[in-house]
Amino acid sequence: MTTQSRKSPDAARRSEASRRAILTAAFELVGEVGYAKLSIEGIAARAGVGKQTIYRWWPSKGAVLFDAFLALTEGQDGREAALPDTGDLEADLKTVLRATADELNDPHYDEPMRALNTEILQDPALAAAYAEKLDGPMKELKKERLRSAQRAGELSDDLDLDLAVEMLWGPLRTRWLERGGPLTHAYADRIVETALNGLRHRA
Amino acid sequence: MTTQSRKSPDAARRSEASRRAILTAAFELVGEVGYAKLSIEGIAARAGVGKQTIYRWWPSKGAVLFDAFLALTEGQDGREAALPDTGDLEADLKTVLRATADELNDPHYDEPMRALNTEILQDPALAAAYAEKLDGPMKELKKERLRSAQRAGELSDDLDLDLAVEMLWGPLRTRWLERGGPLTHAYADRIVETALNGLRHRA
Amino acid sequence: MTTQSRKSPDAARRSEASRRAILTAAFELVGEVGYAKLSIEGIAARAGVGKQTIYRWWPSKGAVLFDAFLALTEGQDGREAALPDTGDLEADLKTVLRATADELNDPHYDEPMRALNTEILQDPALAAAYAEKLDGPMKELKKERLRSAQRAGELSDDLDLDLAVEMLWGPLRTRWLERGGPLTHAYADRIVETALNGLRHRA
Amino acid sequence: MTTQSRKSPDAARRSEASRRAILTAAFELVGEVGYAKLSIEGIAARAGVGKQTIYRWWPSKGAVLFDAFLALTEGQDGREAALPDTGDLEADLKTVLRATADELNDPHYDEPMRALNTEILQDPALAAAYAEKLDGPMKELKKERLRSAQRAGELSDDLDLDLAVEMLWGPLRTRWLERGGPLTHAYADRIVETALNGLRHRA
DNA sequence: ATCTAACCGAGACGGTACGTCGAGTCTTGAA
DNA sequence: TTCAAGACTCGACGTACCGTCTCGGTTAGAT
Repeated sequence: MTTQSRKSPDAARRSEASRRAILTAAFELVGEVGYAKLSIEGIAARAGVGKQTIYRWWPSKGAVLFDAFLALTEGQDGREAALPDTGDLEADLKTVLRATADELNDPHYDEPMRALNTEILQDPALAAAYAEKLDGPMKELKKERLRSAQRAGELSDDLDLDLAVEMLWGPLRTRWLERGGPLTHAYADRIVETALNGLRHRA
Repeated sequence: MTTQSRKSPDAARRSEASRRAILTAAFELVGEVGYAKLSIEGIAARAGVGKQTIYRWWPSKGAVLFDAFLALTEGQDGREAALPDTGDLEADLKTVLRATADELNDPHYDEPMRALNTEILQDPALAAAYAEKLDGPMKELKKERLRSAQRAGELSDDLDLDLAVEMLWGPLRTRWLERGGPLTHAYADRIVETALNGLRHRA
Repeated sequence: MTTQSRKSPDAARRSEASRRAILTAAFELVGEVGYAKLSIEGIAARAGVGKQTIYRWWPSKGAVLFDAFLALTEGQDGREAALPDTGDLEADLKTVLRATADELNDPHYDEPMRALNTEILQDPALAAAYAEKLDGPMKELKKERLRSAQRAGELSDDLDLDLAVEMLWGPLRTRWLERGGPLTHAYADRIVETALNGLRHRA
Repeated sequence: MTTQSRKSPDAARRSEASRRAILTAAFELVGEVGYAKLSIEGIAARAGVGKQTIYRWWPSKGAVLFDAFLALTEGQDGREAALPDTGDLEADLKTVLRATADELNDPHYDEPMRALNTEILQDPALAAAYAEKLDGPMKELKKERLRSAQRAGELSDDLDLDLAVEMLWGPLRTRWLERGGPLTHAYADRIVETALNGLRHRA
């Protein structure tokens, strides 16, 4: 977020130490006590920081959480990652979806991620920021892999790539959100097969 | 919900008028002030009811909201509805998905539904109740239509129907949750076509 | 004070235990930490009471303090006290003024009384309440003794009794407020003599 | 005040413009918002000055206010004033007390003066400074007039002049502090008469 | 004529307390 | 026993100021 507050504090004088302490505290706390019991007051206390320092730089609890996630991904930065591309689309997609399933199963990420999704649900501004800063880059990688498959003739040229990505990763995400069942590798594989081949019966 | 409280109040003496007033007030309020500002106190005041009457019969804010939704669907009850089945699966699915899109676009349902989803995200018990009482019956109707298509040879016999339903309705729901774009009829149609035919290019 | 709050809480349901705990805590705290550092939060914590319970019944810190004093004097109630009247006005007044000086010298009363005066200085409503409930009864006793002296021919009939009281007790009070010097019995005696005889030289 | 701070700032480099701006701002603000809502931040903002500049030169809010009053009286300085001395003590005292009453009635001085008195009540150091710098010189003038009356045989030689001053000006000041009634010329006159003649009845 | 140490405006910082809201519990009196 | 009403303790909210602490930028006075 790092949205400009109405009084426009002087970002040049901002304390980097406090910023980091706040993001770390927020991320840890949401994992420990859950999102519902996460409070600005608690974050400030854990971070050893005045509440005002949080209110000065973030408009809401959700914005802090969002920046905490951003800070995490920034740690992985500079790598300009790409999805695996062995030439076998189906195999590659299975590899990636299995990894996604594993990540979602990691209890370390479950509660914070769930918390972030809760906020996104309620806050359009946060949803937009999420789409742009966190989900966007990853989605671009996915689409790039699909584009590569289009060039290789595996996927049709007029495919809606956004929709394709949604159809591949959506079921996993939905099952996670709604706790609709276990996120197994077998499930990941079945999604890939079903999406690629379509629902329709073929003779 | 109507979960049993630990003191197990005597349901026989329960005031039906208060129950209805509470559910109505909850549904209206969540639409007016949003989920974040919805409070038990506010519901009680609007319903002209003591707070204790709410705490006596419901374990949480989310449970009240959930029952409010249940009450809505019960109003439509007794009809044993089914999805349209003209013999043309693709056309039927488009019809239904367009209707779903329209419903999600209805501002009257947007905020309450979003609120319910927020709670479900955080509360596994509520998620289970939602899956069983609200989403379940509708999902069964969808799967029934697909089963009919299997019988007609339009869909393969070994298709995972749950996954199929997710693949058809998931994108619409995800786009709505994340406010990822307009929910148009054209989008609904494209989902159906893509899901049925699969992503893979065919010669 | 016990001023009516705007929401007019139901005094019948008021917790007497909380009320007493609050007044006691306020009185003790002001003696321990001084008026400047006296806080509603501190009073609530010491009294084992929610802040809201204070805000519900009192409009300000000063009003609590005032009621704390009222409660003290009510403890001495039922006695219908009167000032000593031996027939010798000068001796009686010296007795009473010496007692007043002793009281002001008592460190137990100094800080709370000073605190109350601070509030009175700033708050006209509180000043009026003080004049009526705390200072008034005592002043009436003083005037009654002077009236008795008028009847005995010791004081002239057209004397302004309010002014007389002020002239007798004022110097003591002012010296105390301004810390203008020690409040000795000798000083008390000199006040009485000077006030009774007047400043003017007599042949 | 101008009390030495522990870091002993270099008074030679002190900005006179800032000092004046601070004192002016403090005096104006206390008149506008009242003493309770007077804040160092507010003064600094109004004066266009950094907070540190206030903390560097004054130890407390009260000290600033005190200096603001000092600055006012310094404006009237260099004249070596004296109270009127026509030879008629009673008339002269009535003149001066009427003037005092008028001053206390001036709303322009009421709030600031009340604020200063509030601080004096709580802060012994400030009380001493007040007694020495502000009240002292004026009291000396009053005592000088009384001494002149002693020489003229109007007042007895063994009169306690401090007590006499207190007895004359005290009632006015007390009535003002406690808002005990209107400060009229008639009241001023009655004080003088009562104090001079004493309370005692004379045949 | 520069150097340099202080003051200066500005304002971020860790804190304390404010006065308010709502949570969930408890008590009272009427039905 | 349920209900409306609402007082209670408690915890968090978001704000206002506290007094301390840099940060650059002036602005002397001593070199």
